[in-house]
Amino acid sequence: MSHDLEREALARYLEDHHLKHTKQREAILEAFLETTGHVTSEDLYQRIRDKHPNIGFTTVYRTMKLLCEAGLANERHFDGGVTRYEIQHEHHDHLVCTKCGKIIEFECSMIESAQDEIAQRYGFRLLRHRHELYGHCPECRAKG
Amino acid sequence: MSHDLEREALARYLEDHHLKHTKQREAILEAFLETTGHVTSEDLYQRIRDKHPNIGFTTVYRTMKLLCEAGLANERHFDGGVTRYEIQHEHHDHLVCTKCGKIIEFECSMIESAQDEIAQRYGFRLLRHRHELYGHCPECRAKG
DNA sequence: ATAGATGCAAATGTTTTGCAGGAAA
DNA sequence: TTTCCTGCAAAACATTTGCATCTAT
Repeated sequence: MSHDLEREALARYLEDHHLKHTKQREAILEAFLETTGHVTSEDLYQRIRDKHPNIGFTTVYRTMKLLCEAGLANERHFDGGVTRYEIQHEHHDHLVCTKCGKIIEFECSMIESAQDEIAQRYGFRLLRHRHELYGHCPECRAKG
Repeated sequence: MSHDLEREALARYLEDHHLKHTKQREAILEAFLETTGHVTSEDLYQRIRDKHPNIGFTTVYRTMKLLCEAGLANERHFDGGVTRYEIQHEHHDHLVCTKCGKIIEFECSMIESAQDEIAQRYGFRLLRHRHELYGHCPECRAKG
């Protein structure tokens, strides 16, 4: 329960854009906020299905896009061709274990400033970036 | 013509792995080496189609994977859900214009060492990474 | 002779779209 | 009472697979 801030943010976004506040959107936001890490739309659809068997996967896909636009979620595309969503929080990048799939978030201001420097060197206006490190986590290394 | 080194590398790879040296593989390698930048399998298939109308797209897909394994090509997944291939050369990352699609390659040893440091901090053995900067290139900025 | 490659068609998996009916403003 | 949303089914899209046939070894 609670998540009042996020519900308000959604309500505000919907109102500002003359969109409608529906039970489905509310339920999907609620389910999404209960996740941790990086869920796929399919994951989320399965979870929602229990409480709300009549919400279709199309609505989940559409709503996740909406939550991104509203600034509540972030879309991520790691290796594997599936879109994943995470709850929006401060900027960070990812370290992904290619054996067990574990995802660790990190941030590094030195890399950030190096990126700005590179963009400037080529005259680009930097909008966003994607920085993912792939390897084996300590646990998987231990197992051989 | 020429590309003798690459043709030899392919021949060596095929022999070492008890695979067969076919006209199709030769033709696809040739067409691929004539590209610059970052081609999709579909692009390549269209190009090949002119000279060799009977090579199927399945073979192009399969052969590009083979060329990657042989170390002649590199697979890249930028935004947009399409796999692209580039001729393998020294390590680098990419700066992508989200307006015109232009792709610029860059390298930065400072970022590389920062990545190693981060992997070490989390006990990861780093295998590879993906680092892409998205923004607007000078030309597109000028156009408004 | 035989292991491997090809090309077509069909299957796959994820995401999007068309549309008729339904709910919020 | 109009505009927007939903859910289903079907389409789209890039890629992969099954399989009968063909080809390099």
